[in-house]
Amino acid sequence: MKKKRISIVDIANSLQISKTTISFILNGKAKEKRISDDMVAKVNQFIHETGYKPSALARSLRTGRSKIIGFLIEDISHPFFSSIARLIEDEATKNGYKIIYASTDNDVLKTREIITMMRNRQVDGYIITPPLGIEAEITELIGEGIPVVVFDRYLPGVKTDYVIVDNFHGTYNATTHLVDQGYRDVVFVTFRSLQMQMRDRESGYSEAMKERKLKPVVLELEYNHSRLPIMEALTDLLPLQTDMDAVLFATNRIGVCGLKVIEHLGKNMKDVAIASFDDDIVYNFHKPSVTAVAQPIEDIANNVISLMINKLKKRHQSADFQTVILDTALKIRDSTRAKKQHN
Amino acid sequence: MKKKRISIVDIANSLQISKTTISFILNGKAKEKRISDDMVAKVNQFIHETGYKPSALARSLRTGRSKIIGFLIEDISHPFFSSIARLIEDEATKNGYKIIYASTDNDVLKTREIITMMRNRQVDGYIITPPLGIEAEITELIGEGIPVVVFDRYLPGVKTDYVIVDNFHGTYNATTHLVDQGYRDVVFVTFRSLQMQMRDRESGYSEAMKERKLKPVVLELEYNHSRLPIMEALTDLLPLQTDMDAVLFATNRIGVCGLKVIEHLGKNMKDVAIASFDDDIVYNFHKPSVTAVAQPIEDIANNVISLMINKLKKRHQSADFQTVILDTALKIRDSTRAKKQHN
DNA sequence: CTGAAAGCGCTAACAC
DNA sequence: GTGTTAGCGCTTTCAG
Repeated sequence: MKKKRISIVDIANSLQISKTTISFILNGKAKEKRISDDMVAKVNQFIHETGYKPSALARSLRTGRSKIIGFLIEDISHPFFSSIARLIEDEATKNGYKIIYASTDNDVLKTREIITMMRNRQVDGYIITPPLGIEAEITELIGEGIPVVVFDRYLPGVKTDYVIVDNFHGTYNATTHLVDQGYRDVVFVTFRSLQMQMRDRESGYSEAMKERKLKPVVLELEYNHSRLPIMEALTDLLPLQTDMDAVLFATNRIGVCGLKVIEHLGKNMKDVAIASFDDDIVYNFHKPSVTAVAQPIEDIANNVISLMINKLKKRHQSADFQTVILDTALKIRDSTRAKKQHN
Repeated sequence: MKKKRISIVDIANSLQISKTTISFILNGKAKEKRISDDMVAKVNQFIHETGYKPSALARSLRTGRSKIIGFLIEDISHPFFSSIARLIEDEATKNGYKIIYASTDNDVLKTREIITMMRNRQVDGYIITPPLGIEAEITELIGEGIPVVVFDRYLPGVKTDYVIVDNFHGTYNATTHLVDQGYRDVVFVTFRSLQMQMRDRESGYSEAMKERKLKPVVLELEYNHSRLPIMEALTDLLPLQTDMDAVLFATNRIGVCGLKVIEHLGKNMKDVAIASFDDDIVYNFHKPSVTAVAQPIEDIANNVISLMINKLKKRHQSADFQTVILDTALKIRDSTRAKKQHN
């Protein structure tokens, strides 16, 4: 039952012509190679009738280009990344590319393996949120002229194209806002991480606090991509912050867990103001709605993919890299209303 | 700078042996082919030193297997699908497979194109939420012995492996629950769709209503994957349902939009009970929290991927197909408290 | 204008 | 035990 896939040779035989000619026609080089219109018509007709499609695999082997983009992100199930996945996919498809994704969990070993696998598949370009420690591999890719676009975070010392947001001013503004609303003991809750985006968020918070002569208090959780461990950690740590009158979460993953925990902890937390980096639909629906630093997801995706497509198009890699830094937007909601004054 | 990729021939030359031997060692056929341990050691050492990795591309061309699974879903940015994407990815990776995803938007033409592209890339198996009208293509794939696992919905007349949930009883139970709580004018809000999962949800609702001698009222929206159009449609339609005392949303996408709209519409909607198919984290956080029919995401993913891996492993496709129907769970929350009796 | 042929890197039947 | 060799299906240089 398995009808053999029809190949370019079959066409050549059936039509009694050379496969070279067919290949030229297939690749739109008909007039460049000055092939007769009759021939072109005949071949096209045959292709149409038989439903012949060239094997992308064989083509890739020959040309060294796979028309596949590797998308390496922390976790595809995270809405931030899956939203970007969708936007990137659409644009890639328009340009004839497909996407292979892989979740890294910010694990260097895993990421290294993924890159190796993708290189074996001749992936044409890499869009990646790199974990720390992967600098060498990234540099190597770039050194070999393979297009790489890094986003979400910055890799100090690695020259490549970047699309990031201004994390520092994101938390800086959020913190300033909290202080302006009358809060003094603002606690910053984050993952223990050396990733630049996390460090910048922390710096933004700390700077803002110091400028206002307030003492920064940072709570660090172990990174974990599922909710339960985060909630447990928060349940342990938050009650210890007896003076806290406001909390700023470094990511929406932590923040959403934090909301639940604060709700469970009950009355002591009633008047704690809440803000979070990374907007989330939950923040909209929570009562009170939660103030958040929103990342411009579409802008990020558009910049990432257009940078990538551009690099893919030009055959010779230019040595100048672009860094795109996008602004965040502080969405002020009910959770950071001006502090009630107690006597 | 571009150091040429080292190939199996290079090794053969360097070591003055045949590439066959290397290939055998590479593919773990060393003892089967009774290759001397010395040889094996020498080759492994060389491979290790040079960091040689076989080209997956060339291998695929030769073997006809790409070790890639195609994942065709409605929309990767939808949490339901991206969660499954993650679970499937992990299991696929363990078995040496990678995933290429593509969003279909339930569009037949688009899906057809995607399948064609993937076939040209020799994708080994397809995991797919098929749009209506794609039956022929699916049947063709199966006819050629290519593993296909369909999930989320059922394709009448197509014999293949399925992983679906019991949509009918999901809405049936939710509706019954609403009626038991004292609601009479339960309105069902859905997308206009002939997809089986949507029809089953509607049937479950209608049946439950009829059994209780109540009149089913179904509101159909045009399918759309972004929120704004859905909210606009709801803003137009919901106020017309003057008798409505409860609403059951057919998907969480509609439901989440519905919550916002109901909130905006304000006081008239105050006492309307709300339930939704597809649980969503927002439902947890909304005040009141929203009753939902939860799909067992992990179960779905596990069944899908293990079905796929099994089919991929056995060389000859057996003709018997499995259908896995999973139960949903009704999460009863505050939005469906017993109806207050007015005089 | 069209064709012959080399080769991308690998696998596996067949030889020795 | 190990080597020879014929492809997998396509692109592209070089001839004519």
